[in-house]
Amino acid sequence: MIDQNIKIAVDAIVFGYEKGTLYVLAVQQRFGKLADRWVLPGGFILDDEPLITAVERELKEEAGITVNYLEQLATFGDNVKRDERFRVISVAYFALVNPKNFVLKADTDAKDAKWFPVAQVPALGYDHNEMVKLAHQRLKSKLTYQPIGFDLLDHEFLFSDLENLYYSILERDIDRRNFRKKILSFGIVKETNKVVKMGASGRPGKLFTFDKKKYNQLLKENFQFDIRFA
Amino acid sequence: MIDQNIKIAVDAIVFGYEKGTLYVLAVQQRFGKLADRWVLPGGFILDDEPLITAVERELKEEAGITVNYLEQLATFGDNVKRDERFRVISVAYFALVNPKNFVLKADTDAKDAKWFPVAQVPALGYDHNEMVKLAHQRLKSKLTYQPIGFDLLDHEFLFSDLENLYYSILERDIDRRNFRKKILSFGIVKETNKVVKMGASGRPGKLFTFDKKKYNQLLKENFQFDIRFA
DNA sequence: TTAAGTTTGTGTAAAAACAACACAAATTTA
DNA sequence: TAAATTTGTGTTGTTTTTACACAAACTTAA
Repeated sequence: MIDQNIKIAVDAIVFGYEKGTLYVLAVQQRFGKLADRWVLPGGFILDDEPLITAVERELKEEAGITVNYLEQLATFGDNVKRDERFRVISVAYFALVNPKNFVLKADTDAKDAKWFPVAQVPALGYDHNEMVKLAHQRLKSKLTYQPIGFDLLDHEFLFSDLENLYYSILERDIDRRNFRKKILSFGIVKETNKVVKMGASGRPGKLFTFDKKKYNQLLKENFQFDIRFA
Repeated sequence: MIDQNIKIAVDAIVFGYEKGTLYVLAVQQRFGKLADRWVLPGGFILDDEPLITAVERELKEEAGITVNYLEQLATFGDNVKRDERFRVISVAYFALVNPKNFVLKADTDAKDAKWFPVAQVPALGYDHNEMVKLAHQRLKSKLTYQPIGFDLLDHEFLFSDLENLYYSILERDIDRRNFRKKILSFGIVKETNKVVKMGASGRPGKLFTFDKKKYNQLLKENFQFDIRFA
């Protein structure tokens, strides 16, 4: 008979983007040994609950959000001393959301929920900084071979928004003309006929949308999204 | 207090390659409800044992092998009915080995251990066919952006071995000249001065080795291994 | 009202990478 | 000694990538 004294948790690394800054969601713990410490949203799973459902539930409970994109990242569990009573193994999920869509509200277990710029994430509890690091790398690499940037933007966006997103997350210079040409060549970004005056001055720009249907269609024909520049 | 009735296991998808065929390692269960069924090597982890150590231990115990490459693949756990007494969540690992280096020997828990050609893997227990499928995809994609093919070959190999490996695993035609040019251009494959007569007839070929030290060095300088062809 | 500032929108040319392609050299086998 | 097999090697046309600058549409300040 197997005698394990281990519990399973899930944690989510939720990224949000706004005006050139990438944010990570953290919640402040209300109870337990780490009360007041900031940690990633997450918690123990229920016996009959799929892992991803547990993540969605925790995000709803602890921060009041529903994400745009969610995928499994990796499982962490060698950090044996997370809890004194038992070992905790946590399955980390990678998520994207447009922060504008929600007002964060800490519910059940969390005292507070807050966006931290990735560059200024405080020392989190457990091995959560490690998770953030891995998720950040995943975001950067995924941005180049999957059109996930759109999940961080408004439904309708200016080309410069997309460009700035790549620019700021990848921390690389981008040639505006080449970038635009490349993205448009894929045919998965459609121009609306709405024109909007950006923040303040400057020429108004057209709004664009990501055509997910077209993208899924292209995928079947072996299309490979790929953005790499010098 | 958390009351979970879940156990954690690890499973390994071990690939081996020989003469144009890709194999997966499976073991035949000796005990339990699934006695005689073929499954992936794996088992429950110990309370104080890191996940990867558990995988290495199980591979040693159930098949008598030590792999060349090992990385976490994904965690499976929504298949709630794996065992009647409790839910099992399994962390799957992806591994590569050169089958020539070992004689498989089933030890403790396994009745037998055997290589199955990926194209002819039988119906395995649990959700293990799903794991094999995911691992197979991972292998194919990883082959194009990481020099892991070498972990499936002998230390010294003919250029045609490498070429056939790519050819057979990716199931695509390869232009020998372009392939060779590309691989050599990276500078991570070194020519030895040994010449060897291949199987039977034909001109003898030079042996090559993968220069891991050089590769690690290049990685620091932002080198990106990348093999893609029409 | 006009000049300065800001942001969007657009094309071309040079360089690099990729794709397509064939035959001679060294060996074994018939 | 002729046929079969496998290794080894270069060139050319095509495609992709990179580098690069200025006019148009608007706002703001003088």
